[in-house]
Amino acid sequence: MPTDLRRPQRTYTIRQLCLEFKCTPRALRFYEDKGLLTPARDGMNRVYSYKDRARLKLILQGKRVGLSLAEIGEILDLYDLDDGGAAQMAKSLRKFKERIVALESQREDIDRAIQELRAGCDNLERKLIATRPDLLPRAADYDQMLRQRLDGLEHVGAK
Amino acid sequence: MPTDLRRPQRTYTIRQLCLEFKCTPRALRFYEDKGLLTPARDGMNRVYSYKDRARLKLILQGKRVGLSLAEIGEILDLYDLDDGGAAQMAKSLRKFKERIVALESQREDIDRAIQELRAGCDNLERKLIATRPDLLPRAADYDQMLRQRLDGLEHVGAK
DNA sequence: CCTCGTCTTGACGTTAACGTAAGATGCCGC
DNA sequence: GCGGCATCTTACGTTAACGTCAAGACGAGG
Repeated sequence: MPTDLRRPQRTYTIRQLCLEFKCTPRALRFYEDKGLLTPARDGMNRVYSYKDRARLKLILQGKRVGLSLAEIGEILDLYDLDDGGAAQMAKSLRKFKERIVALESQREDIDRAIQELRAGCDNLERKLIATRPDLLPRAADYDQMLRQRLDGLEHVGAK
Repeated sequence: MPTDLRRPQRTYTIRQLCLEFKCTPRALRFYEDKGLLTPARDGMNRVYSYKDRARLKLILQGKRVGLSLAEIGEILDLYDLDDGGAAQMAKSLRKFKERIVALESQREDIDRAIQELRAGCDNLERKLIATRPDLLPRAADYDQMLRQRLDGLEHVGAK
């Protein structure tokens, strides 16, 4: 049986966690500065426990859904108070719902902006067709644009 | 006939434009610093022409759809080259379409985040129902939240 | 002993779009 | 001549989440 890298007794160096979660040492130290992580020490060196790893995971999840580090910190703090987890869960629930409301509002803003832009595009296209149809972007150019955009991202899967 | 505040010969003080478009003098000076506006002067004082007003309008429209001042500047510069407006329109069109693509991608991110959050909420609610149903937010609390949120926004229509 | 690689702690830099004084000028009416 | 108001320039402050050095400590290997 191979060593289970995630068994609860395991510890991690800063680099190991960074590799696993694709972040930088600087980021982890930053989270520590902000009180979101408090790894043990071996001499000078940070030693992350399985619990630290779990907290980091939550931090990154929170970031993905757009929570600020401050908000994530509030939630995490409640894990430590820990009245069995209930208060923490209740607060997380509130935070989550607030975030959903905020995100939905953001989405409306975006939809409005897209509509404005579409209207602007229609206008411009009409005018260009009338005066300089040669300047209109063609489908081929658009494909090119998309390809370039994709090349810019994710060189991971490109080997 | 009342004076038409928008007739092309009119000029504007900084404050007049700020009142009309609900922005601050600091913002207009900032745009000027960035080369987006170049009002005339009467002694020390800025004098905005009808054209300046039109540019400002475009700047604010651009901001609403999430363009950066730098991008807005690129578009505005082309108004000055002015090969009849065609090149400018073509570039604006490109910028607009790029922005639409970016916004649509952003919206997908938001939708994903909302899904994650909804899943998290479901989880938390299930657990709370099982252990501490008294901590569950009730509909009344949610209404309260919404009302507070709305009070915070838009005191405009409230007279 | 020297070098390599990984780790550490500072501490300043970055980005965007202004906000916020501080201190000076200038015009208006009284 | 003076208070009051609008305007001006200059320049540092703000926010978030790190990035980017710099300089030093430590063990392993040759």
